[in-house]
Amino acid sequence: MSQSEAPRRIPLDRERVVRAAIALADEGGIGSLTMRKLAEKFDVVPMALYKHVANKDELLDAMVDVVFGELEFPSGGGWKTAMRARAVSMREGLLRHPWAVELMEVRKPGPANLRHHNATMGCLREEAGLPFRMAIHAYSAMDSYIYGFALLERTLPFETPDEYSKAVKARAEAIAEEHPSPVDEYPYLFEIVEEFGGSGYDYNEEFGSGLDLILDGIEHRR
Amino acid sequence: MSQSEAPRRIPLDRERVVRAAIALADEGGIGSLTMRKLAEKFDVVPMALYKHVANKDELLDAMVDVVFGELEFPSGGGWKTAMRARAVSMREGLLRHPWAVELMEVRKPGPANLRHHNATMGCLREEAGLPFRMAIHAYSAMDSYIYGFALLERTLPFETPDEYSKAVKARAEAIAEEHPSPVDEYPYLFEIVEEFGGSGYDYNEEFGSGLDLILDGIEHRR
DNA sequence: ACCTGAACACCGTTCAAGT
DNA sequence: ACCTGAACACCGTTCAAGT
Repeated sequence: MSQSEAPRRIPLDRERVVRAAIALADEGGIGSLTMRKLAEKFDVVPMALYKHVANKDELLDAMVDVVFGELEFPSGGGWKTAMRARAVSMREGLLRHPWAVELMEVRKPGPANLRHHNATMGCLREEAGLPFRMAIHAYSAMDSYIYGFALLERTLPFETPDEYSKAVKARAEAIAEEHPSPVDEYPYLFEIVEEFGGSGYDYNEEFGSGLDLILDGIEHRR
Repeated sequence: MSQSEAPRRIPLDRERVVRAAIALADEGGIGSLTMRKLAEKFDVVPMALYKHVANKDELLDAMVDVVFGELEFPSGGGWKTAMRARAVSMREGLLRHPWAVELMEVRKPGPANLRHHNATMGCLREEAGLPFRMAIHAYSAMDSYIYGFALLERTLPFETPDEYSKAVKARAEAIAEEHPSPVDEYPYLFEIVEEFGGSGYDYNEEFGSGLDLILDGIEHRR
């Protein structure tokens, strides 16, 4: 029966703070990540966090580097297979952490970030055997596509083809309410409503389609 | 000598409010756009703005639709030329309004947005003669690329190849300070430093290169 | 019809103080 | 060594009031 029966808190440390911040942003979006709410998660006053991260900016840097650490390096099976796997892993990571899309390449790069970019560039230079300029073009095209796809995908508040089809119809109705004759005004948008309102839309297939377009293009120019 | 010599303010209206908000965001980033600072621009108390926009969210909707209104529709010269011109115009718009990149496809779509998407889809269906599914694939690949490129381009705080080369060297030195032997650890990143530290890096050319990769791929699959 | 003023419930972060 | 409490300079937005 020691005197420490009282609910003792596990002391905070940097890693727990960063992980909790990621969980908060994953759940409620980056807007819901505030130092005050993060402190609440640990039943602690906001200022307690500042012993472990210098400020919110540094916290964001650390969060982004954790996401980079979750991404697969390109490796094995030839450059095309390897780059494809990297792209798929990146999209999945950005889907798990939608708040990260705009931050990945903005924050001060951490070690996982540097390792990832170095490994990817290495794959293009060595495995694919691309000359330097061509490797840069390939890298730029792929990452633009991946980040852009993630950016667009993130805006859509549904994950399955079925949810998609419902949302498309709802949006069409919302437009119809504000416009006198929407089908005549925007015929090609309403074609989309008709086509996808029933069957829905498969994001995985869409991502793969554009990815193969780019990978084939790179191979073709090699 | 009427009694109205006193500095009379032009009364606010919605358009002036939206334009001033865009100017503020263009200059200082979206973070510097606050209702309070916007009100200051008009020498008015913050609450005066709320007669013209319902709230900040609706202001953002309106700002995004102004940007959509600045973008060229695809038109003339065959689908490939038209789609290329649209892409270039979009990148330029997103470069003028970097804060818009993450908002373009998130906010409630306004009339300029609907017109733009309808015209682009129309170009792919009619001028390019693509079947529906292929038009969707083409649209998705192009917009993902354009938004992603704009997202990545925006993170780099310099605009000319020369500024780029200086920034690359500065970043390399920052990394070198924190890592014991960075050239061995990240050889492919340091290849980039060497290659671009001198000559610099041309963003316009890079954008065009990836764009042509995708346009050629679409043509090839048609 | 349009603008004001005070107030409320939030932010990140400082500083000095507690244990 | 780690956490607290009070305070400061900010937010968006409400409500009731002024002209």
